[in-house]
Parts: sequence; structure tokens; C-alpha cells
Amino acid sequence: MNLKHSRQRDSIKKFLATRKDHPTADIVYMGVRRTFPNISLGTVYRNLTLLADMGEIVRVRVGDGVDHFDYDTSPHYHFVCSECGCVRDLELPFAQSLTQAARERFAGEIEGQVTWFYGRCAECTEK
Amino acid sequence: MNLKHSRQRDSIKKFLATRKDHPTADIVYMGVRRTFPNISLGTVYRNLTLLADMGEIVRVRVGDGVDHFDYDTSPHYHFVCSECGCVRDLELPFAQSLTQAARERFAGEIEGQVTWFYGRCAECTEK
DNA sequence: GTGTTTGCAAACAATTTGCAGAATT
DNA sequence: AATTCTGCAAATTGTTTGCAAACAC
Repeated sequence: MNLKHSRQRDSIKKFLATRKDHPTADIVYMGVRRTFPNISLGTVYRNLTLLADMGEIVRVRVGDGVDHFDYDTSPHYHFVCSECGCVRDLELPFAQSLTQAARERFAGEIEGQVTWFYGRCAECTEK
Repeated sequence: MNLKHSRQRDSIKKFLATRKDHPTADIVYMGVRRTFPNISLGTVYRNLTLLADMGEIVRVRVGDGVDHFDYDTSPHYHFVCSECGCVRDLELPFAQSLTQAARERFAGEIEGQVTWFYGRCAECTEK
């Protein structure tokens, strides 16, 4: 189970680092193909899963049925637009206290919380 | 676009009302089949979506890739067990204030928030 | 009678997996 | 040389859809 270096994985990580819009596997695939024209979608999925499992990136699930990926692993809130589907970060201090409050009311072990907000983004509101 | 009565839909609603464990479409399907042996999974999906769109039930998305459904439409928190996959309600006052705080920091329109907690449920912790 | 709902099967979308060959150590 | 990683294609999973017949009003 040792990890070997892979240029494809590097490229995926690098691509993700340049983006603030939480791309899906498909978007990552299209982006990385500029550098690796023969890379397969399967490889992209495999590496995104691997990186997420290692904690180097975060798998963002905002209820739209598609996984998004975020290079920023610090706990923070996300917003999803119900109209255009875009995902944005929210500049709002992350309430760890809520997780703590949940722990006090629950019999099992709570590891963490996931919170997202939904509505219409600024661009879609203007239209 | 007028709604007509359907015994299948009634049965689905009734089944959901008896459950506190946020069943998936498949579980609903198996449960309702005791009353309607010929009901199809498609009908179950269509009605669950219809009921959710009307606001009579809630589609619960807790990041496990499967939609769960909840008869309790009041805003409340959910917990998902990473081990057995069960979904539970949390007895913790729902912080609407967080949505309000988010509105003040975001350019678009925020309609609401979704929050869930994850970890290991009491049963899985004991093992 | 008109329009909605159903059962069935096929279609669909996102993601995972098996395999033989290529790349990394 | 040993093992991990890749590209490709096929498989899997959850969900949606088209259609003709059945049902509700």
C-alpha cells in the first residue's frame, strides 16, 4: 500500500490548486487533459478519491448529485446556487461550537459537521 | 397539472409516516410492496419526488450518495453513521441564526441551510 | 371523456472496477 | 524486479423517462 509518484496525480493537484470554484471530476478531467491529452476519467476519479482519503483535498457534497472538490481543506461554509449550480465559499467563521453542542446531545461519536447554504447567487439574482 | 388521488401515493405517505429512520426510495419500495405487490420502483420515485416538491415530505441528502426521505418537515439536524450508514434525528435546536448570519455576508439570496453531522452511531461505537 | 397515474423496461448520469501494459522506485 | 499507476472499456448504482394501459374525476 505504498504510494508512488505520478505525474497525472501531480497535475490534478496542481489544477485544483488554481481553482476556487470547486470543480467536479469532469471539469478536472477537461482541465488536466490540456497537459495529459490521454488521461482517462477513471484516473481522475481514482486520484481525486485518493487525495481526498489522504486529506490533501476535500470532497464537497452539496446535494446536487455531483461531487465537487476543494483544494482548501480548512473548515469553511459553502453556498450552492439552485439556478446555475455554482459553488462558492462563504466568508463566515465556521461554528465548531455547533459540533460540540451536538456531541452533548448524542449517544454516538460525532466526528464533524457538514453545512451548506443554498439559494441564488448574485449573478443569477440580477437576471 | 391537477392532482388526482392515488392509492399508491397514499400508501407511500403512510409508510413514511410510520418510520423515524429516514428510509431510502428502495426501502420505501420494499415496504409499500407489502400492500401493493405490483408497485414499481419508478412509481415510488415519482411520488417521493412529487411529495417532496409539494413540501409534504423532505428529501434528506447526507452525502452518502443515496437520497433519504423524512416525513418530519420541521427544520432539524441529522446524523449519519459512517459505518452502518444509518440516519438519525438530533435533538438540538435548529440554529436559524446561522442562515441569517450567512445572508449578511453573501451577495446573492440565501434561502436556507442544510447541516448534518457524521461519525459513528451508538450501536457501532459499542462493537 | 379528459387528464393523471401506473407498471414496465429502457435510458441516463455519475462513479467504480477489472485488466494488461506502462511508469516509478 | 517488484509494485503501483494508467488507459480503456465494461460494470455498477441510483434515479429518471417514454409509452400504452389503468385509474380518477
